[in-house]
Amino acid sequence: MQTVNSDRAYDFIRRRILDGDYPAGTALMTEQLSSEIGVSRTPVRDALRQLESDGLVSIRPRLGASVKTMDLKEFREMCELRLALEGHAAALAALNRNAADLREIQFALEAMRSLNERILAAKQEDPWRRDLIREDVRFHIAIITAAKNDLIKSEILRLHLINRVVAEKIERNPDKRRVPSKAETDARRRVVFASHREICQAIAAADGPAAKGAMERHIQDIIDQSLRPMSGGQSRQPTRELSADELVYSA
Amino acid sequence: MQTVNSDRAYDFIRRRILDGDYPAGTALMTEQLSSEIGVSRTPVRDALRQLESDGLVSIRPRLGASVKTMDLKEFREMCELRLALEGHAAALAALNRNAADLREIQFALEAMRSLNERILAAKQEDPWRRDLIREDVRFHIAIITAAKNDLIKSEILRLHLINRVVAEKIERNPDKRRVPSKAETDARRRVVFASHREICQAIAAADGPAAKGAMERHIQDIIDQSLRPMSGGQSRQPTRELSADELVYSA
DNA sequence: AGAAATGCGTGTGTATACATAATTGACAAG
DNA sequence: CTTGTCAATTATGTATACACACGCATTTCT
Repeated sequence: MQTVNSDRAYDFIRRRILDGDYPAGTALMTEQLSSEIGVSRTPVRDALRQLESDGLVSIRPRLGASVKTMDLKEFREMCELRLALEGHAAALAALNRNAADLREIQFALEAMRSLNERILAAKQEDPWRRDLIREDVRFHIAIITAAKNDLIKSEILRLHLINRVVAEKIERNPDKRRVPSKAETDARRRVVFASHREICQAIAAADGPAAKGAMERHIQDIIDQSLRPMSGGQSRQPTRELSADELVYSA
Repeated sequence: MQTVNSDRAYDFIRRRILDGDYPAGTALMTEQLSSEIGVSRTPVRDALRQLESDGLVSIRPRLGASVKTMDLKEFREMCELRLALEGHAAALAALNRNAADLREIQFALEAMRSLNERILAAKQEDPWRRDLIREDVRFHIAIITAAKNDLIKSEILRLHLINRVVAEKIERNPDKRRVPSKAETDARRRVVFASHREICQAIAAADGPAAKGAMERHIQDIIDQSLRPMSGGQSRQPTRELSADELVYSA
């Protein structure tokens, strides 16, 4: 980000992407954007390159920029990376947290619990979805903040944003996801909350390995959930040894 | 990277940085670079932004670009990140490796062993330093390749490059590092090799946790070594709880 | 004489004009 | 009806010109 104009362009496009106004795959043309934002193409180009390094945009030479999309392989790899980072962050949080950090984590946990009860009493989950996501994010942010490593924190947040943009539109089979029933979402939230509580307790006990293990299971669970409706549903399938014949195709 | 001109600028500057021609902190002025490379300022700017996202260059608005430098805090955080990533990569390698991957890893280990013996017989380590680094890198690359996750692989390689550029010039106290004796470097290489062998064995046994643990200890050891001559030598000191008074300063 | 203010030079940020590569459409041939 | 080629359009990449901010040195005022 440079002076005010590159910033304006960057903020504008980024906001549009994160708000879903530009869904994954949308072509981002510099001319159109520059006239829409009210600056010239140069700062727009700068902004797009910045967004590319954020992982939200992909730029191919002579083909222009577009909102990032991923195939299943890329998505899995990103999830795996997130698993590694958040797991490690949880371990660090258990070691490096101070009292204030712990309070913040416990507060986020409690907020989720009470929200959970309110949703249980409601007829459907959907109206609360936004709050649910916000509280979940709050919990995760509290932990990676307690880890006291700004670099890891920013990397994780970056992955979260990419995930948010890209997750909707992973190349999937004949889109056969169905809307889950209230009972299913209730059960799902219970599982998530139990994971959060387990993580929180491990961090409170300053037990690094336990925190890491709990967080890794939690993230893996999230990954499984978001990958289930897609092609090749099962994840984390231990890759078996490739035979010589199969190796031919692996080039 | 865009078409040929941005590429030319990117490759040129990147090479100069990695070769040490532009040490950490060097100011990178667009005009000078553009005339030197033979393109205009625009692709140079693009290249610099790309390098910034690689973490090799930092750009401050109106102040221009310079080769990335780090203070001790930033460096520690990067090392911690590398620890998390390489540890996880080792675990993945233990699970996902195929026979060819394992051969490559064992080959790299063997190459290091024989190189080690040659150096033991030599009078000083220094002439072999470049080979030593190359073999070490080969070993690490073999592992992160076997992990079968291109995203994690590229992240780790990125960190390695940043480390290479930045490590020379971390803000250190009255530069009191001394040249280690031959006996010391011999002992050091023995330790490194033992770590590598342990990692290799764990991966051969398809033991993920063992591979991760061994790799984490190995990286931690490397970090300790590179941080020892610097200010606040000890790393990984479990942060104790901050008192209320101390918290005032933590803002 | 010391400190503050001001003018100048350098370099970045921005806009725009030009060249070139890619896409789209039509048209012709099989 | 399909396919392949060609041209026109469109958007990108690059170069360059202009404007402004920052640093520095000289000047000026107290």
